[in-house]
Amino acid sequence: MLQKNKCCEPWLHGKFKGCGYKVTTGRQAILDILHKANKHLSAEDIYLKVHEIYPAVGLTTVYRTLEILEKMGMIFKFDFGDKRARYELAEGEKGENHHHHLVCTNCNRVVDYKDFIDQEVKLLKETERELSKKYNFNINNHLIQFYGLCEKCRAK
Amino acid sequence: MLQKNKCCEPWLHGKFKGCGYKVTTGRQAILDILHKANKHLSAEDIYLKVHEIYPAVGLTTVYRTLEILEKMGMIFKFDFGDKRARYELAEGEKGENHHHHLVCTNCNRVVDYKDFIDQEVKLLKETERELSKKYNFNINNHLIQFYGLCEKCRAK
DNA sequence: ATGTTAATGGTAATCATTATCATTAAGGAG
DNA sequence: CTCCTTAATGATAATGATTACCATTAACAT
Repeated sequence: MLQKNKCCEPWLHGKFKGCGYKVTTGRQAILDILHKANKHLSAEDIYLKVHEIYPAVGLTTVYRTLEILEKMGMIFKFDFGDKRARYELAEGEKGENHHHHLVCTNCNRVVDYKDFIDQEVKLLKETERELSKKYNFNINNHLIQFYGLCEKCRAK
Repeated sequence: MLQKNKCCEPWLHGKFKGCGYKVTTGRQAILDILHKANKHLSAEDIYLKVHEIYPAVGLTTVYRTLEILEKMGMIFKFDFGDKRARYELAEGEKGENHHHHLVCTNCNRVVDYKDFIDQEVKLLKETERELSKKYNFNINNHLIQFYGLCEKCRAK
């Protein structure tokens, strides 16, 4: 069980409550794992890690929690071409840690890169604004990924 | 059955043969459908359409054909957030018809847009070049998508 | 401390995509 | 044009990530 006091960041309660959700052990643990891992994890990855510390947390809860965290905008969900989805913490308020992905189409290795992010973001912001207007979309996210062959897979 | 003569574009044979593949009825039909539809279709969409004309073509062949067409770079595969993959013809040599997608996260409606494509492509080319160098990737494709709520879904 | 109700976990169901394998047809050789 | 080799095919079963279900538990407002 989680300690009664000092159980989590105080802002968490506010954030969850604001969205009509309760703060539970599993939810805190999952957020904590994503925070510590600081990289994309599959639902199963997360399940296994949570399970080490809180064996009572089931896989179903992991999926459900990831779903609401995504809906709340606290995490992002990615598809890197293998069958399982990957999840990672959204960047903070100031966009620190914002990055995109470079995916190997052969071995599914993924590289996070932050190069050119500023320019990309600038262009995307403009594009976003214009597209919103033209197509009446309320845009709130974007995805950029590059695909290719990584060093090892090129060898063949 | 397909007519023996005038069965398909001559360049097709070359392209397929070059990759070690045979030109079959099903493969031609699938390419033809993607060409005529000129929009993203799911494997099942394609299967149903092919089936109308060539009832002998099975779903398995559709999946297999889509896989090799993607590998050959003739089509692109997309994930718009519902569970099924979508496929569309790659743009031609000169990049005509190059576009990106605007996806509604609520109803999964997809809008193709070509606005800003030139600027995006320019930035992406640069980024691609630098990332290739820095991470030793052989980049040959990219994905850009915007996510948000479409007009109808915003109403709620 | 207690009651209301969302959250949970184990299990079964779903469903797009793949694997299997016996049969068919593409297309090069003659 | 016919034959032969072998890739391609189709029906069906299997796979596997994700979701639905439902009786039980735990958050948290009172």
